[in-house]
Amino acid sequence: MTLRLHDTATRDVRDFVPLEAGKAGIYVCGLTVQSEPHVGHVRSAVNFDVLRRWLTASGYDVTFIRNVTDIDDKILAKGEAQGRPWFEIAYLMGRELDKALDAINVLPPTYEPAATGHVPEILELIGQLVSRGHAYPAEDGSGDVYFDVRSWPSYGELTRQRVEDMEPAEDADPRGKRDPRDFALWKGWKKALEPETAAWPSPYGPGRPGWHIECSAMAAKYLGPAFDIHGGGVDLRFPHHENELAQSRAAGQQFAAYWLHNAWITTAGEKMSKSLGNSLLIPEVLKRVRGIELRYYMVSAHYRSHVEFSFDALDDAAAAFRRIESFLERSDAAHMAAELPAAFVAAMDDDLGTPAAIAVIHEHVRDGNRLLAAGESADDIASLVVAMLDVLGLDPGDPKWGPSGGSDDERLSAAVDVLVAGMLEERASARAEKDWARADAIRDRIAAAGIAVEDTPDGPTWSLAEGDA
RNA sequence: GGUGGGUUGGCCGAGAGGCGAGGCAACGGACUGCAAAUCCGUAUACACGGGUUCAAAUCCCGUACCCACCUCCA
Repeated sequence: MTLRLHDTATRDVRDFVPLEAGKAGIYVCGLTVQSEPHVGHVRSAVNFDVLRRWLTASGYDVTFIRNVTDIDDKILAKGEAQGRPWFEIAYLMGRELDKALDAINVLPPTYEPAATGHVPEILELIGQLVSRGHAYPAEDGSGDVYFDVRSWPSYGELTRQRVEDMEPAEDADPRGKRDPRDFALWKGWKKALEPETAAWPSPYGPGRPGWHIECSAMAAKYLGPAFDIHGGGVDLRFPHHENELAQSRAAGQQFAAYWLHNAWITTAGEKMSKSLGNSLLIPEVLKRVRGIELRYYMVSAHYRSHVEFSFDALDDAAAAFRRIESFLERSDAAHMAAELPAAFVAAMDDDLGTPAAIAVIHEHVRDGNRLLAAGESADDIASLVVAMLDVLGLDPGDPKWGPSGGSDDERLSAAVDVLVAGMLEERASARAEKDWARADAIRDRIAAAGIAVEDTPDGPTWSLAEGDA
């Protein structure tokens, strides 16, 4: 069986055939670094991280590009409002994003190009479009350059819309456009409103890149005029991806062969982009569950399914993940490169069917627990479980999740271990004397400290209790 | 107005013509001094109305409700 992916352009699931055998080039639209990342922002990153890991696990040599939009109206406005340079905002928010993605084990992209670092490439692409008659400098001398939508007959092909049916944006600035639907490739510097640092010289006067053109230019630079997969959130289908496609094709490039779009995470049916307070910012959510549990929550839904975020559902997901984890703790994964179970491979090959893939993991966990209950070794099954989790970026044994050596966490844990071990010895002697009251009193004291005790054939063990640990 | 998607059990969440994905929660049993963990078992579903079919959660038609996008939101 081969990998099949849902392509927005053809609206069906079809076999993935790479342009070059054994290789896969992916371009994913990253974030505009204008605010702190929340749960919604990182879903896209997790989804495409899973795609990348699966392609890699399937033997592809993957080049994965995720851009950073580090200049736009909002970043400039924020800088203005805070009295700080816009690039300081972009840099700081970029670092916050890196931290958030690292906390949920999203691998760094092969390259992570930023818009401001590619002004020459962008201007070259704009120049091509102008000379081919698909773009024009604004006729009002504003310094803007627009893509001429009417000059490109297949405009709208990605989202199957006809230009005539599109509502002209109410907030669109009509100055100097031939058609209200024409979009900006280059934005002329507004001297009175924008800092000089936000303007680059160009044949059309000083200005800065428009949003859509940066992706076209950077995709071509790092992946070439034709590449395999272009990804992003559903909201980007139009206008962003439609515009990218039009620009790149109008410039004579083949562009992406497959278009993948992930669905939203919403709360109370609303998009998260609105101001919903801070509770959904990644650092806040990570006070409630661990990064690996948040990742499990995201991976347990299919990437094209809309997810209604709730803390209850998040807690459930965390509980489900702990079941897998506790099985692994009670067995010994050999950590050899075990061959993945066929059902897992089939699930992943079917348009990244992570829910079915996770069901396969749970079935293995149950089988493994059954063996353990019968006093047999479940190590082989544990190895398979680890191998499957690893593909999803969910291996608890991955050093990336663990506390770094010599950290406070580790020392604290060692200290607690000494104290709890002493108490458990006392309890053991109480139990030996069948003094249940004293035994339970000791266990209650330990529990009151937020520590759960579990009796096993090899003696009692302790771990931090769920919830308020 | 145009385009795309959705409605599955107490909850989350798969599936896409015939065997109840999986998890969380619940209940019963095993194990345990009692628990916890684990195992075994149980119940509760496919928005509504028609139609096609031997057979529909799945296909078709209609209805209701919900969501997204329509020019700088993942």
